[in-house]
Amino acid sequence: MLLSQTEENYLKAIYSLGYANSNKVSTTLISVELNTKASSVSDMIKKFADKELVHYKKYQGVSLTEIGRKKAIEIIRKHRLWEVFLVNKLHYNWDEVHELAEQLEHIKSETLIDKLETFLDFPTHDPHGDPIPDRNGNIEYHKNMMLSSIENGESCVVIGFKDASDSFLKFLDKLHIKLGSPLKVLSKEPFDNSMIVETESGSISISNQISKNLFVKKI
Amino acid sequence: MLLSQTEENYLKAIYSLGYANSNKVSTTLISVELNTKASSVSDMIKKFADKELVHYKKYQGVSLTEIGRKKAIEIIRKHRLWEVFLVNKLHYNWDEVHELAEQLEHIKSETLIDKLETFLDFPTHDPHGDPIPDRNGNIEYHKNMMLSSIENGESCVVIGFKDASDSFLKFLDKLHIKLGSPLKVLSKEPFDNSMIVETESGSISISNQISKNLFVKKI
DNA sequence: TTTTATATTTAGACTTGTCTAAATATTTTG
DNA sequence: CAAAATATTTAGACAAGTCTAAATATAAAA
Ligand SMILES: [Mn+2]
Ligand SMILES: [Mn+2]
Ligand SMILES: [Mn+2]
Ligand SMILES: [Mn+2]
Repeated sequence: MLLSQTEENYLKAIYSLGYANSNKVSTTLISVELNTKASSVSDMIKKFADKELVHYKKYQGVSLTEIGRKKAIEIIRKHRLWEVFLVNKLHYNWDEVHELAEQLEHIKSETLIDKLETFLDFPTHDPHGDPIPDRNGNIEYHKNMMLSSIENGESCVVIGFKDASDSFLKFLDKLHIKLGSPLKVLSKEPFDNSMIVETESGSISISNQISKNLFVKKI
Repeated sequence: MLLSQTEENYLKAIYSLGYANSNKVSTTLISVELNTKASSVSDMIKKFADKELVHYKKYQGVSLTEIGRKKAIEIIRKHRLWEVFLVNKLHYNWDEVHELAEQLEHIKSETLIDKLETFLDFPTHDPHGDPIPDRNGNIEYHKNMMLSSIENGESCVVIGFKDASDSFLKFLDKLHIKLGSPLKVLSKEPFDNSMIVETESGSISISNQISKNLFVKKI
């Protein structure tokens, strides 16, 4: 089934909102996410129900069907691989690529994104630390979330290290950060993407280089 | 002025049709090129006249204004650079990239295409031998046309070599091809993009590798 | 449990781009 | 040149996606 760009954006919104809100998503929430009106969302949802992309009972919100979820993940896969391309190959800064990826994610092709993935050498995460779904739609959930993608005020616990080099781990040692360490993001600095983090042994500044390499789980 | 994908496709069609037909393009010609109806073209042309993208007098056909021409060349630049990317970096075959480039040429960004051009190391021609306009909209016309882009039955004369290596020129020597040699394309083989070419000293088969490196001028 | 506030859906209208059918202009031909 | 053929434009309709305003359902408050 071939979807329009608009439809793809709706699907993606329902997916990511549902992800944070245990699946059931309200009309208003979607309309806020997509900068549109609730009435427009209502119309689109009816179309989606007909196409069996969502489960929908009037006034009860929507959730994606398996088909809808698959499609949403495909778009997210494209979005994130394009972001890697823009940062790693074209040398964009990580904070400049999102809007461009919003366009590129809608390019239709059976082969393009897999070739791009090969060209990029099968990255596992995008420049913001978010996991890239594989070609079968498998995506690692919270497990592989990066500290860099944690929002202001949110708490998490360290569950792994992406860069497992000696020097990196030694450095973490100095900061008293190890597997199981609870962290709370107190602020984020847009200029260099560093963050102030509260640890068990006090508040410290953490560079983006570090936060991109720390697997965490929200708590 | 921000143009829709549809508008960009119309502009590109008017540009390339006008190029072959000394600028004045008819409604019907455009409708054939874009697989649409003459009435739809009429509607769009009126919009273009309002936006000062075309010169238009009812029933007299259209030609691009300087603004329209600039915009058309921008899109062609994007199309051809994306084609180079797809072939050189993602290893698509040169005959697989056109439809994808038709999508990618519409990605909107102030910076993307220049960064892509740098990444590709400033290619001068796309995989089909067509010249790539520079960032200022300058495009080398017939002058830098490649033998590979000459159509069946057309005649041309050699005006330069892209790959000026010794071995390449020695090889051309053997074929009795040199600056000023007249050539006529007798047939093209889709399988390996080779062509049969009539030279002053007989008909020979020329590989795509060769034809992509011969600058020619139509006669 | 009523009443009130909020959320959601429906109705009707608008825009972009398309189409068919009809009207009008241009070109070709006798 | 006048008639016929062809090309172009206009008129009116339709689909996708959006909006405002009104109707209806759900949730919150009294
Ligand atoms: Mn993004
Ligand atoms: Mn991202
Ligand atoms: Mn092309
Ligand atoms: Mn090309």
